[in-house]
Amino acid sequence: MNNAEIADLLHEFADLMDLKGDVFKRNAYRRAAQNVLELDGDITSYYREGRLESIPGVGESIAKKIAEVLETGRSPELEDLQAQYPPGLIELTQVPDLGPKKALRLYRELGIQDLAGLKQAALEHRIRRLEGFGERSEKKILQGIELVERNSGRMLLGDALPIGLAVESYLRQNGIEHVSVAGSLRRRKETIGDIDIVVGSDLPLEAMRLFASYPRRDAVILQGPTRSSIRLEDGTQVDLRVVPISDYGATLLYFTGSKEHTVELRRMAIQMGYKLNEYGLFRKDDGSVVAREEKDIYRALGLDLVPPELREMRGEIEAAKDGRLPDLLRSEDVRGDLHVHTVMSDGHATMRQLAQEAKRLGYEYLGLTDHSSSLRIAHGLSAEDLLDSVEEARQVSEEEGIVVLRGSEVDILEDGSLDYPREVLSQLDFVIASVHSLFHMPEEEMTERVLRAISDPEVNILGHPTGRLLGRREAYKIDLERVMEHAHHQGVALELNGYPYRLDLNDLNSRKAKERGVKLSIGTDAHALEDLNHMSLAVGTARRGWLEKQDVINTLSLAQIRRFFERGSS
DNA sequence: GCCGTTTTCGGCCCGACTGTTTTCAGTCG
Repeated sequence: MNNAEIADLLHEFADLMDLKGDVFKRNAYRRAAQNVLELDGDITSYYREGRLESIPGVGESIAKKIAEVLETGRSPELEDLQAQYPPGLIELTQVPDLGPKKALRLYRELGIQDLAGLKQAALEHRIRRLEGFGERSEKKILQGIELVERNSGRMLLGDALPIGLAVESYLRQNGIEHVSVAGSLRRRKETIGDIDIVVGSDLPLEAMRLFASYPRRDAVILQGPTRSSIRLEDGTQVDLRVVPISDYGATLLYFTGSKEHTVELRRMAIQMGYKLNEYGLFRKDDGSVVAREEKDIYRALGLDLVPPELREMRGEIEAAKDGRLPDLLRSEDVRGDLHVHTVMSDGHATMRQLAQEAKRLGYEYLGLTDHSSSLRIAHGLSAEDLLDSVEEARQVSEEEGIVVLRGSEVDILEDGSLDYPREVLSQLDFVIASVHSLFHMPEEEMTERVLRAISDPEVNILGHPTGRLLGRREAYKIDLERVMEHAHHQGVALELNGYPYRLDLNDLNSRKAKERGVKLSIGTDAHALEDLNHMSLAVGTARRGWLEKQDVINTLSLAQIRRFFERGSS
C-alpha cells in the first residue's frame, strides 16, 4: 500500500468519526492523513524502521492501525466502524447544509442511505415532517442534490485564474484600491472550488453596484450588504465580499486560507494572549488592536509574511518563524518558454508568429519542441522535416530579434529508446523526452523505460514526468524517487508543464525534485499563441512547490542554458 | 486521537448565517 492509499484509509476513519460526532478524533485522523499523503518517502519504510510515530499527527493508536493494514491488508477496526453505517451516508454530507448530524438523523428516522434515497424522500415531502427540518430545508436539499450531481468537479486553475484576475482588474480600474482574489485561487491551487474576491471599501454599496455591472456578467444571483454573487456568460459564478478598509487585510488573510494554515495562526495567537479573527489581531484581555494588515499580523505572531502559495501547512510556519522562507520564483525571472508546438506538428501558430509573440512577452529565447515521428495523432515530424527547420529557426531568430531554439519533444518508445536516432537529436539545440503511449505499464517497467530514456546524452528535459491529466487521467505508475535521483545524476531537468490539464510535475513533486537537487524546466506546452500565457499557471505551481529562481533552468541566460544543454558532449 | 514556551491531562479556531426555533443547533468557510 502506498502513502495515498493509507491517507485514504485515514480519511475514512475521519469520516466515520464525524458520524460518531467526535470532531476532535475526526480532526486528528484528518491531520494524520494529510501528513501521510505529503510524507517525504514511502510509508512502508517508516513502518519497517519503526518510525511511524515520527510522522506529525501519528501517535500510538494510528501507528498501530497503519501497521496492521500494511501487514494484513485489512483493518478490522475500520470494518467494525463501517458496519455501523450504510456506505452511502458520507455522500449525503456533500449536499450543502447537510452535515454529519443531519445525515445521521435522516438515516435513523427516515432510513435514508444515499443521495438517491434523499432525493426521493424530499420529493415525497417526507423530510419536512421531521423536527428541525421544514419546507425550506427540503427545497434546499433538492437544489443541493442537483448541485452535487451537476457540479461535482472543481474548476481548473487555468480556467479560474484569468476570470478571477479579470474581475479583480476591472474593479481596480474603476477606482477600488483594496481588491484581491482570495481562497484557493490566490494560493494558485491546481483546481478551484469557488472564485472569491475580497474588496476593502468604505462605500460598500458602490462596490457592489460596480461588481453587479461587470460587463461579462450574465445575471446577478445574490446581492446583499456585504456579499454579492454574479454568474458570468460562461456560467461561472464569482463571489464578492466587501468589508471596511480597516478590516481588509485580516479579511483577505482569512479568506485566502488554507483553512489549516489560518487555524494554526489562530492557535499561535491564543498562545501569545491574542485573538485572531477576520477583523484583525486583538489583545485577548482588553480587546485592543494589535495588527490589521496581513504582513503586520504575521509579524506580530513572530513570522515573516508567508506568500499565499505556501499557506498549506507544509512547513511554512516553521520556515517563517526562522526566516527561512524561500525567495519564490517570479514570472519576470523566466527568460524563455521551453515547450512550444508549431503548425509543423499539432500546433496552430507558425514559428514566426510564436517568435513575435514570445518577444512581445519579453522573452530572450523560445524553445520549439514539435512532436516526433511516431506520434501520428499529433502529426509528428519526420527527421528530415525536423532538420530542415533548424535552418528556418536560425533565420527567424535573426529576423525577429529573439533566439529561437530548435528542439524536439521526442517520444520515449516502449523500450525506453528515443523516436529519432542520436545523429538527428545531436543537431538540435535541446531535447525534451516524453511518454505519450502505453500508460498502463507496470511501475517497474515504466520506471526502467524512463530511466533509459534520460540516460541518453542527447536528452535535456523529461517532459510532463507523470502524464496525469487533471480530471481525465491518473498519473502513470512510476518510481519518481528513482527518476529524480537519476535525473540529478545525469544533469537532466524535470519539466513542470504548465498546460492547464497537466501542471506536471505538480507542486509537491516539484518541491521533492528541488530538495533532491534536480533542476526544473517550466514550459507551457503551448499549441497556440494564447497558450503562451499559461506560463502563469506553471509559475504559480512552481511557487507552490517552493521553487526559487536558481531551481529553474529557463531563468538562465542564453549562454548559461546552452551550457546546461551541453551535458552529453562533455 | 494527539500533544506539550500553561502540559502526561485537558484542551483541541472563530464568527456568521440559516432555518428553525422562542434560545439555538448545525453547518460553513
